[in-house]
Amino acid sequence: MRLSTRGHYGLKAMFDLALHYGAGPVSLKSVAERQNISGYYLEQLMAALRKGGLVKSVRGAQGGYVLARPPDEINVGDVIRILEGPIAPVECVSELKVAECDQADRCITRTVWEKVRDGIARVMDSISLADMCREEERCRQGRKS
Amino acid sequence: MRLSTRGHYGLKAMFDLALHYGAGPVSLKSVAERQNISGYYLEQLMAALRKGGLVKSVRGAQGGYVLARPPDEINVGDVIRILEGPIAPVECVSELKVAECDQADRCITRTVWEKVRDGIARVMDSISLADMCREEERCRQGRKS
DNA sequence: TTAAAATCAGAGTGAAATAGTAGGAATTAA
DNA sequence: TTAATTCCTACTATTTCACTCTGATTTTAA
Repeated sequence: MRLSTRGHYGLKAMFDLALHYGAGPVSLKSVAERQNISGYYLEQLMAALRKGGLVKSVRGAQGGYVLARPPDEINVGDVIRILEGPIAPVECVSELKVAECDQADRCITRTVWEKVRDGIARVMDSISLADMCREEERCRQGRKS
Repeated sequence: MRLSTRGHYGLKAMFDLALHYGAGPVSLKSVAERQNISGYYLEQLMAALRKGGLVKSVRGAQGGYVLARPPDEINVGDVIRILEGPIAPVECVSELKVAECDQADRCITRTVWEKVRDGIARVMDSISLADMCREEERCRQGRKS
């Protein structure tokens, strides 16, 4: 029941972009350094996020990446679905394709996984990058006082 | 965000044992055939479930496995934790060990994964094998009428 | 007593996924 | 023109996954 590093690193990177939202493009290199991720690897993740429409890129010197939409219009579920694929604890209850099932578990264990899937989706879809930024701010305040 | 076949097959097997609860030991071979799982592979899963205290084994001819507790005292979370380990979308929020985190995501992405973890656990811990048996019965009724 | 039916234990294996690493082309600001 | 940057594609070492197999032990039943 683990996310791969794609989702893990990808959300860190998107959160980093959200913290810099409105201040121009952020270079991949700086994100990688702040978040302690391999730059080469992060390139692949950013390519996926760009193709998925969550970030826009600015090429050339002083270029970088910016969120394609404001932070309150991007939630964790969006990021995870692009980097890890549809949410599905087991293949036969994937959010996308309705896969075939052999008769025995058509009814029962399948409904369990559907509930797990929906539980995961509900949490992920209820947290936006803006929520995360607000929480960061709250934490920063806490440390300061 | 996938379960491995250990959890997938393991729950099927436990559900099978629950359906036969009270009727003596059920052989691994018969479970494997009904649930369409490799017998060799299922042996490993049953060994883990036995060591985890969820099933008891009866050796020798006419032997097999029985649930160690009634179906309403075993829930999906129990099965999954034994076969897949502690619930943890990322390592640093495992239900067991409190792992170290580098400073950057100490506060924020970490809390996201904690919420996801708790969402998964809440669903899994709220469904017992007895619930599944009741649902099976309901389905069977539906098909009959 | 013996044969068959089971669990128990542990080792081996091929394929796939994971987590990077790398090189070079294209683009753009200064 | 040069340096900074994204873009694209291929490569690779390691680990995990999903079995597969062999043989030992235990127990029932004929």
